[in-house]
Amino acid sequence: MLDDRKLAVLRAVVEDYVSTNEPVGSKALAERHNLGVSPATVRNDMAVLEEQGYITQPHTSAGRVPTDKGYRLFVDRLSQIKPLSGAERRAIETFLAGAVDLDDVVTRTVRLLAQLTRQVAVVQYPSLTRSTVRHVELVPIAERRIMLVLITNTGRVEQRVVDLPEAAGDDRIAHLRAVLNANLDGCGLSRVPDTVAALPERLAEEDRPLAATILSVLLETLVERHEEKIVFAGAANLAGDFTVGLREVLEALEEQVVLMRLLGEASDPAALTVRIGRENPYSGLHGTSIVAAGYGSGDNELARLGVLGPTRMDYPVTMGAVRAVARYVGQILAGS
Amino acid sequence: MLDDRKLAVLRAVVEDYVSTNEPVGSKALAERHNLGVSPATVRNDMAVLEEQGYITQPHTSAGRVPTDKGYRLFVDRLSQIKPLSGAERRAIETFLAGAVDLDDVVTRTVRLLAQLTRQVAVVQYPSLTRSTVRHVELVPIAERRIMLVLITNTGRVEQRVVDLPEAAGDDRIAHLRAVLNANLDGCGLSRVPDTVAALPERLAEEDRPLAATILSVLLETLVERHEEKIVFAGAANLAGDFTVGLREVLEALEEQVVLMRLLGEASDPAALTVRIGRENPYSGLHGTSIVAAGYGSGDNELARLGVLGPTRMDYPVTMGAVRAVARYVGQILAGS
DNA sequence: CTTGGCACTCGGGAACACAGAGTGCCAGCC
DNA sequence: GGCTGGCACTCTGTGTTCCCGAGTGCCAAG
Repeated sequence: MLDDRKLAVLRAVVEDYVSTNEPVGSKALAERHNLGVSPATVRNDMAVLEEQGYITQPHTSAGRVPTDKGYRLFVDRLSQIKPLSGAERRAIETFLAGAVDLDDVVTRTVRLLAQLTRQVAVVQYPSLTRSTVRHVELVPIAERRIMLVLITNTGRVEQRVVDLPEAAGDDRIAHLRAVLNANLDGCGLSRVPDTVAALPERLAEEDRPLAATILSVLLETLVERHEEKIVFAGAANLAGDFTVGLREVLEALEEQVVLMRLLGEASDPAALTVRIGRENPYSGLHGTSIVAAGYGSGDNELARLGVLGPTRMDYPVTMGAVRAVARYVGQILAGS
Repeated sequence: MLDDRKLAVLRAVVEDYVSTNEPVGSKALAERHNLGVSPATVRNDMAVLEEQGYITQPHTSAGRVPTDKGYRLFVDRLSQIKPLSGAERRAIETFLAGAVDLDDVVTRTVRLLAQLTRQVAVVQYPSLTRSTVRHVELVPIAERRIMLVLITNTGRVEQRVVDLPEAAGDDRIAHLRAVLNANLDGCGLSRVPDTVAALPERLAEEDRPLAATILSVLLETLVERHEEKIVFAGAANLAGDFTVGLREVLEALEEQVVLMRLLGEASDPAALTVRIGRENPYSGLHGTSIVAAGYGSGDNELARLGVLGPTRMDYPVTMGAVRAVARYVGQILAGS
């Protein structure tokens, strides 16, 4: 259907259009990429490519522009992910290594990615779902009020104030804390509800109302944060492209739910997900593409990150940056 | 210099320009605001106002537009802060009351403010500087590694992983924790360094190296977070106004330092700060105005919040919204 | 001091022409 | 059969001109 030269033409169209942001014509194309054929031949190929839906012309007698389908073919078969330069790698490494806590890791990552790709970066906080309990802390702060702090193995910390049904001395709190930790330490968060349900039995009769209150707050914490937090940076990079539709894009970026669906779920944790133009679930983002990857410490994927930019982005470079950053973040998280 | 009628004309110019976004002419102005004089008279007044620098015309034979100086006079002397409607108040109250922790309070606040004013909202996290230590927690997570958690009376939680110089059993950690809390509980954060300096003396000789490591991390935490975190929301609201210069504005919003200076420092904690156009410290924001206020629980100001919008914003309404939100957030923080 | 009248200015939109880039197609050539 | 040069055609974008209308500044009269 499409012989090698036609594919080469498509590749050339994509590359030229990405770098110039102007419809590319047969003549310029034949010159710049030494295809070894004349503009007329290129025109014939382009006609075929257009007929098949890979490229299109904004109006008669303008050059051609890739369609979503064209970019898709380019990404799938015509391009190779471009690795970062050594200097860039070292920069990433040192920049991320300076992070002091989880918040800081995420903030630095999202800024780094935005700067590196000159696009909008999106990073999801490491998921609670797959992490395990490292420690539960109960801190008395008033006679009938304590603070519940939950620390996970990914460095995430969740805290809630709990109003107690009765006054509780430090010793009772300490006892509860010990029981909680003995049973929950190392427990996967998804298994916490089951484990918690069995707990009251192991407590003295008089401690149960107290425990029930605390445990219900603990469960709440897990449920509420099940939908994960997502941050973005680099919105300023949108200003260049997108003279229209910018509002929609910015709105989408502030909708956690939309961002969530955007980053998607990994089929293969090591693979990059690329969503091009109308492949996106959200209509306001039909002019944008998303390159996303999962990241995690070790094998299990904790969360996802990616960048969002105009459909006419430099996919090889962007994909290289996303992949590299995802790897480094994973390393950092595993090491801390 | 400026009699009452001229001031009335200025007010009318500001109000009309804000609502229509088009230069306002003498005729339309004389009609819509029943000033009781003819367009010709208004023209004379306008000429004077222009000479004094309160208004200007984009080009000869267009209507007049307020200058920064004009808006300044309007805000200072010609307008009254417009209180929110009862419905709006109730909406704020219920929306903020649903917050579960400090992060949530701040997130909700910034979104609320953005939605309410249809502009960009900016909220600073409650300052560590003025808060006090509620609790310090040391959580063993490995043989030679603990997690240090600092909880303040404003609900803020900071945590750091500490690598220990030597293995330390649970009992030693517990002892240290007890000493720390005994000495730091209720201590203002600004006084922590002094208090900490005196601590080693109260410890047994063999515990000092261990303590020194932990204490230095504790101090680091305070220093690093001295520059406070700031979040914003509602960037999409910029898309309507600002066809040019949008990039600069978005860039400024992602610079914590710029935002910091933008919110400014309170002279009078209860007062609203208004920065108009070129009064702003950052050149990219010369086309914008900022309305900011301090908020806090009780009397002491913990941090600041505000909104940023085009110079031609509705100041009375915006100021009302900012003031109201600041008050409610203060209440929420005091109550939790 | 206010007012109506009047000449003047200037921006923005409509109409128009034109150059240039790019295409599609066709006939000839390898 | 596929490639190529040539050629007529079709657009867009740009520059030009023209004109309308809103709005002004100034002046003389009330």
